[in-house]
Parts: sequence; C-alpha cells; structure tokens
Amino acid sequence: MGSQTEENYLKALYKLSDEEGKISVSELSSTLNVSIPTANSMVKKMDAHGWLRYEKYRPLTITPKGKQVASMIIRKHRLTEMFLVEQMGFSWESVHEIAEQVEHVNSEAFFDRMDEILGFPKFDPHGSPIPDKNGKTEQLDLIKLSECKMGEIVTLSALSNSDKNFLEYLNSRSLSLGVQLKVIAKEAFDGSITVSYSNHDKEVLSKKVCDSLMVEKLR
Amino acid sequence: MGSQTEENYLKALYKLSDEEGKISVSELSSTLNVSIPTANSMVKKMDAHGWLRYEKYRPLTITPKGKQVASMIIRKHRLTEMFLVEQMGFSWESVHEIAEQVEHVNSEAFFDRMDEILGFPKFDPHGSPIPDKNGKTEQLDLIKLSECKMGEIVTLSALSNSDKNFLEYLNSRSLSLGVQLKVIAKEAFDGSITVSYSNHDKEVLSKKVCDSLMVEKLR
DNA sequence: GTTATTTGTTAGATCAATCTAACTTTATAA
DNA sequence: TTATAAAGTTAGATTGATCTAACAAATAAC
Ligand SMILES: [Mn+2]
Ligand SMILES: [Mn+2]
Ligand SMILES: [Mn+2]
Ligand SMILES: [Mn+2]
Repeated sequence: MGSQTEENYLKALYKLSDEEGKISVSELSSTLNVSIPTANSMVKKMDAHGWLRYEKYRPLTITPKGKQVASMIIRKHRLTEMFLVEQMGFSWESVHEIAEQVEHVNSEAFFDRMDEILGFPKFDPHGSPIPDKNGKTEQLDLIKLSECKMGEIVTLSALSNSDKNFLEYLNSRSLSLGVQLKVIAKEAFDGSITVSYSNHDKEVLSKKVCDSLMVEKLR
Repeated sequence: MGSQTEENYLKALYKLSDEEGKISVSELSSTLNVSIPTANSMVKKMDAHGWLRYEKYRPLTITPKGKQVASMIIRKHRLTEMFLVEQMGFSWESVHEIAEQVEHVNSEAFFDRMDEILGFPKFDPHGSPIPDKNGKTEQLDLIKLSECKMGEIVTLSALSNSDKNFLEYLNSRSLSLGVQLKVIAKEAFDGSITVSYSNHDKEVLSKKVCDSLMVEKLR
C-alpha cells in the first residue's frame, strides 16, 4: 500500500479518469486542494508505484494496477459508509467524512467483516457501486433524471454528487434512494423538471439537481 | 489534536507514567521502537503542546492536559476493541491491531455512537477500563492472581498484558474474563499456581502468567 | 572520588509532503 | 503565425518524523 496521502491521490485520479478519461495534473491538484507542483511531484511517485503512466507534458493515464488498487480503497470507503448507515444509524450526509478516514485502515478482516455483516451489499448509501474483493462492481443502467421525458416513471437509484448540502436538500424534500418519481412537467427554458412522488405531488427540481439524480427506468 | 505519531507517543507516555510514575526518554524510545534522539525531539514537541513537562536531563512528567488528551485516545482505542468484539464478532486477540489504527479517527460522533450501541461499557475486551467522555474510569479493586493464597476463589477480571501470544495461550486453556478460579495449590519454589475452573480441575499456571491475570476476590 | 557506563543532547542528513517563485512547454486567441 | 495565456516543470525552502555520529551529563562501579 501507499501512504494515506498517496491513497487519496489515487482515488482522485481514479474518479477523474472515470469521468474524463484523460487527467491533467492541474485537475488533480485542484481536486485535492494542493498546488500544481505538489501534485506534479506526487504524480511521479504514483508512476513509480505503477499506478499511472507519466510522461512530461502529457495527460496522465491510470494503469490497470492503479485501477485495481483504487477500487480496493473505494471498496473500503463505501463499505464503511454503508456500515455507518445500516449498522450504526448514521444519516447518509454524515458518513463521508468518517469514511474518508476509515478507508485507510489496513485490515482486510475489518472490511470483510463489515461486508459480511451487511450481507455483501452491491451499493453504498448514495447508490454508488461497492467493488467486491476482486474489484468488480455491478453496473446498473442509470440515466440522469434531467434526460427523462415527460410522463416517465423512474426509480431514484443513485446520486452523481454526494455533497452534504445536496444531501440535505434531498432530505428536505424527502427524496431518498428507491423513491419512484413521475415526471409531470419539463421546462424547456431552464431544464427544470416537476416530479411527483410519495406524498409530494408537485415538486420542482432544477436542472442542476436533476443532473445529479441517477434514475432507473421502470419496465 | 496532534498527528497520529504524536498521539501514539502520548499514549505510550501515559501508560508508562501510570506504571512507573517517572518516564525516561529511553523508555519512550524503546516502547515506540524509535531511536533515542527521535524520542528526544518528539518530547520537545509534546512539551510545546503542554502534554508533558520537559527539562534537560530530567525525567519526564505528564501534565493533567496530557492525561486528558491521552485518555480520550485510549477511550477511542478501547471502545473500538469492544465494538469489534461485541458487534463485529472479532476475537479478543485480533482487535488490538485494528484499534491501533481506528483510534486516530477524528470523529466524536463515531465513537460516541459505538459507546451508545455497546451500552456505555466500562471495560474493554481485556478488562481495561474505558474512559468516559470526561476521561473518568471505573476503578476495580484487582490483584494479581500471583498474589492470591491457597484456597481463595477469585474472578478473572482483567489482563495486565494483552499480547497476542498471551491471549492465544489463554484461549488454549479456555481462560476468559469472568471465569471463577480456585487456587488449589501454590508452589513456593517457582511461584506457579494450580487452579481449577469450569471443567478444568487442575491447570498449572506459571508465575509469569499469574502476574498478568488480574482477579477480583469474591466476598 | 575517579573512572566507566548508561542516558540524554546536539548536529547534520534523509525522506515525505507541502509551498512559492521562476522558467518552459503547450494551447489559445488575435 | 506570432503573441498571450494556461498548464506543467524545476529549483529551492519548510515542516514532520526519522536516522547515525559525536558529544555531554548523570549514574553506577570500583
Ligand atoms: Mn463517500
Ligand atoms: Mn481518505
Ligand atoms: Mn489494545
Ligand atoms: Mn495508534
């Protein structure tokens, strides 16, 4: 394993490469709130670990090994979040900070035991997939709520943003994973969508919100 | 808070001062497996934190503030051990290493929740007292089994040594906390004691073992 | 009460992780 | 296509945690 610092860099690298494919040093630096030279020097260490390929002035590419190591850290993070919510009664907006620390604990048994107690969950409290011991995840066929058409009925299955503020916003609207949403109006003007669900029959959600809500079409 | 490193130093300092009163730099260094100069320089930082009083060439003394901070780390360590055993099914010999890492997690809520789930336990799986949120611990009136007289009946209540090897030795003899022991013989020669308990009716325990078994006299 | 041993201190080096300042390369815009 | 801006690199400094080597003080042995 690397240090906690290196693990955090690798995780950021992994997420960026998942979203964007190619990663720049500056993206990494801003994600981690460090200076560009700091990220630059760390990138060289990660190259030495075989986690990414680094060539001067070229975009960074994560290696299969890097992906493997990253997925094990993400596994620990997401199992922790799930454990905190399911076994310890924490709310979904308060678990990330704790998991950010616990994910660095070096003990297979600890996380495997969490996994077992939780019944080998496939998704974390925010709907993100939990890699299994081999790094494999279950891929659902999700789309953004913002891409749904009027009249569609969908299940809220994951969030592509799990910021505390956003989670608290969702709480305030009683929006949680598993809720069935019906698109009852869509504003071409600003991309906002009006949905009905549970005992909310006319909730207007902004484009920004709808972009972060990942839903599954009912069939 | 200090760094993880500093926290580990403080814990060592606390334990040594509990056992010996005065602490030397070399004891600290050997406890932590670092060189004497390393411990020496760290001691100056701890002095700067107000955790101990340092004067050149004089023994170290922990301050009330140092004790307070130390007891909060020990609280986190012992709650974690208890949680691992009681809630996650770990055995008492496998929890220390994990707790050694988890104790550095910075989250009151995390440990308070453990505490609550466990029902505010007063002792950890090895019988060591768990400090409450104010650093207070319950003090039992324990003596070493090696100090018991023939014929006495006592309850095994704590261990003054929790090394893995020792715990595995105890497992092999079905010795666990709460077991009632009757001293049926005592060898003046080597200090070994023969005890009977549960369905063991003649178990010989060496002086070394008996020194690590803390028992409570029945009354 | 000297001498020898142990213990403690200082100095100086190294490595990880960080920064700022200066410079270079690549990308963008005029 | 050259000028400007953005991104990336290098150099050099800092801080925390560690080491070894050299020296000083305190303690123990004789
Ligand atoms: Mn998270
Ligand atoms: Mn982290
Ligand atoms: Mn322990
Ligand atoms: Mn520790």
